[in-house]
Amino acid sequence: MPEQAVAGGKENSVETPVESTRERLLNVAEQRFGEGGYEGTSLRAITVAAAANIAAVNYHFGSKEALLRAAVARAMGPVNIERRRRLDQLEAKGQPTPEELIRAFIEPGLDLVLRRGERGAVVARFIGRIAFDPSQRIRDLYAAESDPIEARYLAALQAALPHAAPESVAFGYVNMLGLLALHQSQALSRAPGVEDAEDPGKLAENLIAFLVAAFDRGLRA
Amino acid sequence: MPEQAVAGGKENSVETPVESTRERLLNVAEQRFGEGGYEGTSLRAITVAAAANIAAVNYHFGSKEALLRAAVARAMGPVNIERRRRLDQLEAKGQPTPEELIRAFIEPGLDLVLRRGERGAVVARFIGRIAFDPSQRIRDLYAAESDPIEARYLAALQAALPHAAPESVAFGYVNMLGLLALHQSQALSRAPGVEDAEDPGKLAENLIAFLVAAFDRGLRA
DNA sequence: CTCCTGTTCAAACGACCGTTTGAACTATGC
DNA sequence: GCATAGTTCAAACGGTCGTTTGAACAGGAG
Repeated sequence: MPEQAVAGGKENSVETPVESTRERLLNVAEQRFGEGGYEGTSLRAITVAAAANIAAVNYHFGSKEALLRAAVARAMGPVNIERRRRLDQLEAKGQPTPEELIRAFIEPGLDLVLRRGERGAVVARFIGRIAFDPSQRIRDLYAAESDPIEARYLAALQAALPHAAPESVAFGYVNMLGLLALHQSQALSRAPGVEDAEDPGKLAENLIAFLVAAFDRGLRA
Repeated sequence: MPEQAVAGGKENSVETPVESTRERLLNVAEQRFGEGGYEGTSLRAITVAAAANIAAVNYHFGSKEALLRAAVARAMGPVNIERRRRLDQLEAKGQPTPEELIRAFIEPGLDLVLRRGERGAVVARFIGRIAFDPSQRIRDLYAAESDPIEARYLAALQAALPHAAPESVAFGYVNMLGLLALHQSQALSRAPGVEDAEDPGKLAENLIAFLVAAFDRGLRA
């Protein structure tokens, strides 16, 4: 039973990088799960689009759910690292402001993932979709990949907002998680009279300003 | 081909109201679709729980999607009516404030539906879940049942916030729609250190205060 | 060359999906 | 009584689901 396929073998050369079957499956899974959700996407649809055999999923990952877990882990890895780095950096130089914390949380979710071409939008939609999937099981699966660092942000926000009750800060915090996921999944993009997706940077600024105002003045004492 | 079953026959008497097959199907569909989403819920699971035959779905509604549409229409009907009534009332007595508009929109979504016992929570979760279902098709189906009145609220908010750019108000507006749906679906309820569902009235007040602050000071000029 | 490990493949597994069928049942009107 | 329209039922339809199987293929090591 091979645990890992060709680990650090040949790095993508200058030539067109030949993706492994495993990588192609992860890429297509990201795209399809992000479009149709977990239940609404079949393994056959994924393997056909990835030019792979059905059995390849169970060979490389073990099951449909394990494929999803691997895709979530790959997508969230860089985001978690960046969030941790920025939080460490903020806390190293004293008490961060709410805006600094909100920015350090939102930007890795929108920038890292919405920037850099078409691929980033696919990853963002995938993450946003899975984070609030209808199935409790899938939501738990996602939470397991992002909870640790997120809990640190909640604590930091509570410390930065001493005038607000901790449970009120927690209320604002889950609102932030939800709004970020909805914007990542682009579920709010094609609403009446809105063109957010124009510039991910502008979207991030709008969302941050929206949240900062709500945190600063919209929470119970 | 009967278009409608026993229309205005015998209203629920004082005795235990005997629900028709059609009503039982709608009730169970509300519950199950709200728990597992549209794709994640089978007609067989619904009909078994409703003590009905599989064929009853196609007899009474025509298809799985038509069952969903009927359930959405039944659930959103009173909410839409109440929202329209309150908006009419506000506009009749002059220019409403942003808070009045937000309250008139949020409260029918949380109160009408989260109040009155266990049943209300089921309806709320159903609506919140379907409104942001992974499938575009399902989201469109929902939008068709609630768009008309919602569009009026957007226009009223833009008029009430003349200092903010119309597209910024629209941005805040979709954020309001998203946050309301997430709280309705209770997807934000079991987060770290939060116990919102304690009192739906308090949840409504918290959410309204959060949104009012964001609308008043978190939008671009 | 032979072995061996990793990978891909066509084909099939049983289970479940939404939908349809046609007969059986119910209750009212004549 | 009989006819009729509305409703329920068991059973089956073809199709798709996630998963499994066992053989075939690749290529480096001995």
